[in-house]
Amino acid sequence: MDELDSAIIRNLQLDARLTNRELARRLGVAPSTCLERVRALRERGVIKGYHADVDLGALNRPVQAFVAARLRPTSRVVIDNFKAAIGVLPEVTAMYVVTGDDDFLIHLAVQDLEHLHAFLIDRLSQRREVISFRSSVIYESIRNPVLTELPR
Amino acid sequence: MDELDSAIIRNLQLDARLTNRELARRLGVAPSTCLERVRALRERGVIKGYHADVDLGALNRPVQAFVAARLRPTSRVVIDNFKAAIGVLPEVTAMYVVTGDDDFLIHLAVQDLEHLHAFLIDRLSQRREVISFRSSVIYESIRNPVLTELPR
DNA sequence: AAACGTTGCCGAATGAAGTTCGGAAGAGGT
DNA sequence: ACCTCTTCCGAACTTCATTCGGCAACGTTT
Repeated sequence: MDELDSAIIRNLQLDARLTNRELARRLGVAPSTCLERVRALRERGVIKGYHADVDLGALNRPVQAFVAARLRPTSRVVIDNFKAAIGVLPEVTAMYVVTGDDDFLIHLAVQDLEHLHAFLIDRLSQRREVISFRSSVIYESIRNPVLTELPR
Repeated sequence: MDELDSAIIRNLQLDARLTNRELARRLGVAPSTCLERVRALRERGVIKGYHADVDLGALNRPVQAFVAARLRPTSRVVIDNFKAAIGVLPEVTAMYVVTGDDDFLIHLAVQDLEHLHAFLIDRLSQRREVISFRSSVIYESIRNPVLTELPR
């Protein structure tokens, strides 16, 4: 993980479809060198994959929300079952197991508020291990590229 | 937005570096057709970009957390200033303006718990508009590909 | 200090992929 | 039945990915 690797990651985070030649040109190295570096980053798992960023609004899913849920009991089997059951639902785009007041944070993308409500009462309330939940509709999302190295 | 477009999006969400030829082969269309479809999806903004998925642990940022913050007053200028100030910090990977008890949800990736604490007291507490915040360390993240069409 | 092995980088060659474009085929409208 | 607009295709052309042998720099050993 030297400066060259960091630069590769920075560039591919912003545009994963950069051609290897263009990437090499920007970094001032030969394409073959660049290719080898990228391959090594993938094999080491530093780069986990490449994903298209899709506009959820264009896919008729303009309403996004976070739902924080509390489970009881907080046992492994309950956590794993909940994870498996909720994680496969198409409305769910991401899940996080967290510390704090809540046990789960669920990111949703749905057609409208009605479908959000339906999800909450049909999918969450229905499960007996869910003892409470709070939902927050997302007004705006801001994503920040990871610059690899943190100062200090 | 027909079935072909949906299939393109599904595939590029899972692997944005699929070759156009391979993508065309999977969909059973000519490469030129596929290329035109992908270009149209980009121009229409359905595909917003392509991003490498980086392992934050490999970048020495193994600790992730969500921080929910409340601001006062909830005026446009306060919101915008906070957004601009916090959004540029390298620890921040994403921000969400939300409804509910909290006004902001901030996703962080830092070296360790000590740096998380430092961020909270140096960056958040310090700001007078932040009247309270709660932090949740992330144990596990699960991402779900967006399947485009929701049932029903 | 010299010899050795290791590692990373380069550049050329080959094969594969991206890209363009003219024409054909189908759908919808008149 | 004709026209038009759109979509798709396949061939030609350009650009790119990928491999591989060699070279240079570095660290290690003797």
